[in-house]
Amino acid sequence: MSQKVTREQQKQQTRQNIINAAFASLDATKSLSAVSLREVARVAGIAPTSFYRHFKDIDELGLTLVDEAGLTLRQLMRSARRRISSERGAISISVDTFVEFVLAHNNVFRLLLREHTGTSADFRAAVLREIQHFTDELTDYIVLQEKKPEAVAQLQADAMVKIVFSAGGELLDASDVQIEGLKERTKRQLYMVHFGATALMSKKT
Amino acid sequence: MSQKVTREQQKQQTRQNIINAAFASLDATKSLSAVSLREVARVAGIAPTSFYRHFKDIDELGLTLVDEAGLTLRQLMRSARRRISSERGAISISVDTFVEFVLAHNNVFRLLLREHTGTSADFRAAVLREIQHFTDELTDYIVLQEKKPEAVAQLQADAMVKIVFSAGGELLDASDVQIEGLKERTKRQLYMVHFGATALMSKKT
DNA sequence: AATTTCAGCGTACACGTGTAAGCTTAACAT
DNA sequence: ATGTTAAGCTTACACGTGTACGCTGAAATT
Repeated sequence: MSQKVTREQQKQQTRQNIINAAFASLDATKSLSAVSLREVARVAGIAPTSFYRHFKDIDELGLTLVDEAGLTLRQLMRSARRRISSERGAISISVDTFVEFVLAHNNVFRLLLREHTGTSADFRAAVLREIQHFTDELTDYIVLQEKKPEAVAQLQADAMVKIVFSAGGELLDASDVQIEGLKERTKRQLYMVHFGATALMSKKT
Repeated sequence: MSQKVTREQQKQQTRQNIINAAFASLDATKSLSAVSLREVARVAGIAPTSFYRHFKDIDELGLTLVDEAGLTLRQLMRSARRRISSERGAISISVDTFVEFVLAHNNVFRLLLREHTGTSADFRAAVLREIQHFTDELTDYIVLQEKKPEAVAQLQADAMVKIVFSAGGELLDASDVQIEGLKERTKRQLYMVHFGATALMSKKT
């Protein structure tokens, strides 16, 4: 029945267990820097000292988590773009998709949001990189779809991402009834930015 | 020469020492929840156990700090409004003033930014209240100066505050040369929101 | 002058932390 | 078959933490 388990497979398995344990420990009341090696080890089912067989630091684990979170974020982009083919407005669909994402992976998003303003410069830089990817992809989309010059598209994308991520933060503490209002509000604000960018473009060029 | 020092005065003095010590401990690498009672007491020059004569918790101290930070934030609003009487655009002046504020009181702003997405729901709520004050004042200003309906002004103000606070976060990690670019970028984004809100208004009503 | 109040102190405790040192044991290479 | 490698374990240590308890001494009250 059961396959023979190679040493390498086992190691990867344990490594994944550690990562999962870390994500599990990251609820609303715990930041990355507050997660202790011992707690992660406990949840992962290994001895505290065995942790070092997989990561040099708790910080190294942290960076790994941020990378994984960034991966999830890019999945969000892809799934939003896949849905956009329909007749509804791109903004409306994107916001809906984003909200679904935040609610579904709320501790992943919380991680990004927290460490974005967190205490570790390395983590801040790592999160910033992921957000930058996000912004860049949006910029490309705007250049292509709205035929705007790169410079304007960058400003617009950056503003939009800032608004959306801020709204995501509010989302994490919002009750069900507040969520709908927040979505509507965010959509209108994105429309504002969209209009404004268009206006700015025709004035400048 | 020296006045007689009443007990109450002495107590207030010590309380202020604690608060100052806490702010001093809050550099780039330390969040509110990471500040230990013992460390604060050490910096304030009192015994760890004496801390309890002034605050029930470390959390109570934290809320006090957020309140003080909010106070400083309101000073910012006032000084921006005072400067706006001149001929330059309100947006440009406001951004300049805000940047000066963040650079001058960088650990105060860091506190607000960090705890805005921090691990304590109480702190998050407290910061949100302060930001809401800020947004409300800006809303009033927009209603008065730009003759926009309350609903649109609210959306505009909220979007602007989100953009400005996000930019403030980037500012904390920015080098001197980056700061100028960041200011310019932020101003243009605020213009975008301004234009967009105006456009949205004439379409809807 | 006698009494009460209370800010601040020193001591003490249990607890969680990171991590060093060395052992066990099963997968691997030879 | 034999020797090597390395994931994981147990034990152990020093350190920082929050906070309970009781004392001191000076300011405040009577």
